[in-house]
Amino acid sequence: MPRRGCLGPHWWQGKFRGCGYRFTIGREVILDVLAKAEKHLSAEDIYMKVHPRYPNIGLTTIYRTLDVLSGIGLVYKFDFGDGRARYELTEGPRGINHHHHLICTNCKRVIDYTDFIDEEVELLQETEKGLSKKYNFKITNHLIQFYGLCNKCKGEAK
Amino acid sequence: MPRRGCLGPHWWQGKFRGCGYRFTIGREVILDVLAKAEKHLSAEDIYMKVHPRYPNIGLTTIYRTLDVLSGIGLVYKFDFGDGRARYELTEGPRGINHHHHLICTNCKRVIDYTDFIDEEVELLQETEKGLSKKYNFKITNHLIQFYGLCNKCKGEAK
DNA sequence: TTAATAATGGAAATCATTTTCATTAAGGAG
DNA sequence: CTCCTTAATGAAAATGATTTCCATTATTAA
Repeated sequence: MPRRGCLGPHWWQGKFRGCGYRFTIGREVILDVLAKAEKHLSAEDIYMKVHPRYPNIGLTTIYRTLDVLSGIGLVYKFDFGDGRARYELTEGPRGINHHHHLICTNCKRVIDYTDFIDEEVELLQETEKGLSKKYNFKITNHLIQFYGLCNKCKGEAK
Repeated sequence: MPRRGCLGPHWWQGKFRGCGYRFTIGREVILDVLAKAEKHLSAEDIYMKVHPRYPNIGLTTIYRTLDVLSGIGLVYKFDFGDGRARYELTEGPRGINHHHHLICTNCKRVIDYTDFIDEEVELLQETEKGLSKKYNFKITNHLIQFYGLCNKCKGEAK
């Protein structure tokens, strides 16, 4: 029996259930971990954080749940080029949490930024409108990432 | 002995050599395949196209060369979410060949587009300037991708 | 031509992610 | 509240793209 009272009925539960998925303890804990972290985590990062609270969980379930969550649109899946995917909630508990990433190609550090997001979103909406029409393509999402060298790596020879 | 006369001295040879890399036949053929294709290819796609012209080539060399090329900045490496990377020349023989991608999340089809690139680039330059200063980050590159459903997949129930 | 060493290729290793399959548990029906 | 259908789970095995190893070959500067 899910310990609903313990964590409280969460805002996402409706959406989750509404899509015909069962709401299991594992899924609840995974979502909670993602919400608390509010930063990109790998499947294994999530496993590590879920395990102490729900030791029976298997890594397989983490992957499967992340797949479901990203299918529903509750989670974004990112590739930062280091061979393992990262995941983050599309919305934080306090509302929309839209940001983009600066990725250091040397040390792989990732910086989240929210600056200029408004201008970017505005331009992207225009672009999406045009592209949707021209290519008869229903755009549901976009990705913007900047690559370069972080302050630490800028100095190095490389 | 590289058959320079056969394919002619290519525009990239200077840059390649200038970076301290040796110019081998394998690398020459890989570059030529990329230039002729002018679309994103996977490592194995490239292997298939190089092999008939240079049968001794190994897949390992393809990967290593692509790594070098993307380090030099002659090649972009993309992740379209299907588990294998795609590569394309940053510049075609006729000059700059900048475009972005529309990715169908259902059938994984990828559409290149060049529309709105100017506006995008303009905005991105502004953004880059601001981000560089604020985060003391040297931006060398960016990625924009749109996700959604292509005309064929839009109709399906899914 | 020669020497130093970067590049190569085949096989084996890695390692994130998926698949398989027998077991367990969610949630609607009664 | 209990039963039943079926989705969800976990452990282990499989997958598959990419890397690593290492002995051999080829490139380039002298």
